[in-house]
Amino acid sequence: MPELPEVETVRRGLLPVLENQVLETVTVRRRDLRFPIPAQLAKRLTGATVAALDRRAKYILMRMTNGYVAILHLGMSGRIKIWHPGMAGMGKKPDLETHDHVIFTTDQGAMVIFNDPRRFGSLLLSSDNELADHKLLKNLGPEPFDPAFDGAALAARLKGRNTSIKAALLDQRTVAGLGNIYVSESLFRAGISPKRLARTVQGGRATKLHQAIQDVLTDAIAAGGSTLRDHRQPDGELGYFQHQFAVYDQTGKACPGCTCSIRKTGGIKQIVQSGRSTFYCARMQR
DNA sequence: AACAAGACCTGCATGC
DNA sequence: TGCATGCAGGTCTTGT
Repeated sequence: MPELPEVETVRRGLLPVLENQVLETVTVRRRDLRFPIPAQLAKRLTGATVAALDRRAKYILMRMTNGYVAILHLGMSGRIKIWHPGMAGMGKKPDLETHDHVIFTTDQGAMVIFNDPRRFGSLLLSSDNELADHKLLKNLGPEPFDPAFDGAALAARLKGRNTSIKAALLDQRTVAGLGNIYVSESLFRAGISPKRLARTVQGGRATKLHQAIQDVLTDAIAAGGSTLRDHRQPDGELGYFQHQFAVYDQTGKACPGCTCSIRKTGGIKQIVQSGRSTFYCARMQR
């Protein structure tokens, strides 16, 4: 489900509820997610204060004042639900649902629920010291908004890559945070075919792609992410970026950039690359 | 070393 | 209505 914009939306929603708050209880109802939730996680977090909520790629990092860091990934279907006493229109605590795997409560009476039907998500524990070397984090590429990540840096990471640009961008070592939606959307905005060999995206093409990635992610975050089925902002609100998709899930529809008739262009095409659907306009993307 | 395919899960839409 | 099939915002692990 969630790519960088959805994860960032969740992080921002959690900030007012968790930052500088004490975790009063941490209840693990089901441990067997993508990786087993560590047995000592609840004990380490209970009674501790949340110092900061950061994001790295598609991971939310909950940094505690006691030096521990919880690493949360939402997988394909993960959601965060928030409830607190002052919420408009919500009187009493919500009933727990089938796939509510972890429940946090704060000393202010708020509830944060991690729900994940497919259980591809994960919740792991690290310490500040070991975080950078954590196996899930150590191989990640640059953050898309890192000032050091520019067109030249992207080109350097694509150099010599003998795979499609689509596959290279899905690879989190190239740049962190893109997934199936935003790769298709970024390549459309950059005018680059998803089938193009990654190593041929250099120079001006790489500059354009870098800009497209930043623009797409910025627009998507501003819209609260994309809701296809699972994603919700933590307050329950939907994301809205799906209404701005140019190509993703738009198979057969008119390309928003093509002025000539759809009969001539054939509209948005859908192909499969590395086992995932790719959407693009064959006329505008080369 | 680099790349592609397989594996892990549940839920939903579709078609017979 | 019931059942089989295919597909879904990810990525680690295995095989070539």
